[in-house]
Amino acid sequence: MPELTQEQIAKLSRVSQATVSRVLRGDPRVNEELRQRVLAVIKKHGYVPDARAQSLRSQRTGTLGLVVHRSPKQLARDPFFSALIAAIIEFAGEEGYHLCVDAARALQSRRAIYEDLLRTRRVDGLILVEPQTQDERMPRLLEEGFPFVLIGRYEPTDAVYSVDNDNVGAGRLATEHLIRQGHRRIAYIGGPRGLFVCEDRYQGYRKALEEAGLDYAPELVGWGDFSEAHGYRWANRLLDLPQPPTAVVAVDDLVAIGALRAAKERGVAVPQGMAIIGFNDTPFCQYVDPPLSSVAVEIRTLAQIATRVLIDLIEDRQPAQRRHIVPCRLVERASTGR
Amino acid sequence: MPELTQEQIAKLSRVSQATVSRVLRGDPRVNEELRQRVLAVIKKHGYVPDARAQSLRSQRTGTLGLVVHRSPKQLARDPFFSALIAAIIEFAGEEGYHLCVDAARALQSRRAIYEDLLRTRRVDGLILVEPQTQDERMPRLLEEGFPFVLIGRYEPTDAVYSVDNDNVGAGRLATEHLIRQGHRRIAYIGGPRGLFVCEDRYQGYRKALEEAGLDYAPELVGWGDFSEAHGYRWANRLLDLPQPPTAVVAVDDLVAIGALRAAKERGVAVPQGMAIIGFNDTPFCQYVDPPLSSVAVEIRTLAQIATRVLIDLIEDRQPAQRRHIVPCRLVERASTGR
DNA sequence: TTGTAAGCGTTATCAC
DNA sequence: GTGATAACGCTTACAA
Repeated sequence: MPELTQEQIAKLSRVSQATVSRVLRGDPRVNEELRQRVLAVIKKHGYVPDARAQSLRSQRTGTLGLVVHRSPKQLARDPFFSALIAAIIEFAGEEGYHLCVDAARALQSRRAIYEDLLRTRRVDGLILVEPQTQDERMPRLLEEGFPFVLIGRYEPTDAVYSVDNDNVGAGRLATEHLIRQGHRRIAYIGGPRGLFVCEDRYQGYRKALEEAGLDYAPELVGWGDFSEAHGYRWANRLLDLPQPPTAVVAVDDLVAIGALRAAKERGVAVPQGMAIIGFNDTPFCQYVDPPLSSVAVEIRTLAQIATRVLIDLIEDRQPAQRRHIVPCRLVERASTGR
Repeated sequence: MPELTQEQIAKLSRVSQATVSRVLRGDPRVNEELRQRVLAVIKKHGYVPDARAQSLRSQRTGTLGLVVHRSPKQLARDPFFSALIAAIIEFAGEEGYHLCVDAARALQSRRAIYEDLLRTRRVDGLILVEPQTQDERMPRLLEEGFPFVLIGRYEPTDAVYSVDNDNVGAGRLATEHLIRQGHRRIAYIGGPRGLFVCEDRYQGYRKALEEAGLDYAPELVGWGDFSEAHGYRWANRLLDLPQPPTAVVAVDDLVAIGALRAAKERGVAVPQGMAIIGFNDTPFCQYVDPPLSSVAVEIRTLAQIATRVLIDLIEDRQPAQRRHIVPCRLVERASTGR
């Protein structure tokens, strides 16, 4: 390996090592002739500065950390994850930053990861994804003044810099769409009770009903998890009602797909017998039959804002606001068509 | 921020800074009393060593680099990608390594990324995914003796350390499965001609036919890309033949899904009228109707081997072999059921 | 056993 | 303008 240092380049160029550094950093007060000489040698030998030495000296690593709060197994099948990483790499790259990714595997290792990345100065700042509501890292990170941004929500919302989807708006968007299509009896199949996403989308659902002057029917609302099986079970339950809903808002595409399967199995046509809409616009939506309408989350925008805010924080520019909300977008497909 | 250094810990413990370092590195020849004193201070102040300084000194960053040869947009929707990253994080983490991910966005930036990660010493080694057949980075990396591992193939195969799926075996597995089900006229819808994956799976298809004593029918083989549309078009073409195939091997799940759609649209029942099998066992397979049989690629195993070989290389242990082949696994679902 | 000191490869502050 | 020189925080001979 070519263990080249500025020292060696300096010798070969017959200047001091300091001059080599100046040339590299683009210092204007360097004689043009020397500069050319140095640049030639650098090019000839393919010298590249050592990032470790640079970061030790400059106190900047040029690397962002992304910590995802899930087990590798959960990550493996999550389309959200790859989209997020891809977008962060893209935006961070534009600003000259690299990305270091870690997963908070087990609960006990969470602390370790945070230490390993931030306090060891391996990264300049952190993007945390979907932290727990009561995450013990928050107070510490805040206290130590480390640059970090949340994707998700943390209470109180103005305590930290965060970016989040407009989940209330998303729930409303889905429900209003169904109402516009003429539905009057609309069910909501939620995920785990207490989770922000689920509760917020539920709030949006309630609001849309209310604003349209529709009655809220508690028997049309179910909670559970994010699985296809959960959607399947609940859809069956809803279809067993004396007065079943004509449309379903499912908190997640997978849940919606479960509902879709239940309807098809029972010979209920979608959307004629029952319309179904999901959330996240995962790639699945296009390939199920009928294609599934969904409220898309703008992952790229989420990533873009998170990255920008974090880099602003790192580079001591005061970001404009602490909390950013990214609106969602309705993707109409056949499952809610007329 | 607590700008603690070993120097400060040393002062507080009333020992030399070198002793603090020894305690941290677990040097046995340190007086037990001193060790305890130092450890107490470290704990009390929550000192964590600076990784930048460590790596400058030790010439090790404790970070692996992953370079994926695709644009962020392609990555975003690719389920292979998140599974790969998740698995690498997991295995690298077990060995105390972090992961830095980069995408070779544009062609011209490939060189830059390689420089940015390896030659700047930001990472200790590189995992390259699906490099081009004639990737100009290979010779340079080899020449400079940097530790790196390929996921994919590069000719000659023993020039570099690499891990790959058994694509020939995969093609054979899919075809043999269909033959066992009684099919005699089996089509192959491939991707881009010349791509290793496609050619290899095609070889496996040919071999399986041959070994079963079945005739090879050129009109049953189509090439194109990895899109659903390509599968759709080719399936229609196949079904238009005077003697259409009774089964299709599609080089990718998405292509298979396209074929599935074509069959359904034409009222050809799957699998009764035409059986279909794809590759990669993407999450889609479970959610299309009927669920799609697929040959699963063992991404976790791929990642595990790549990570282990790379770390062996970095830590100067000679890996056992240069080329690793990971077998694929048949996942039977209804689309090839009887 | 412990401390002193010499780097690791940069950047940045001095004098010249 | 340019060249010494002092950090940056750590590891590791070498001394004591």
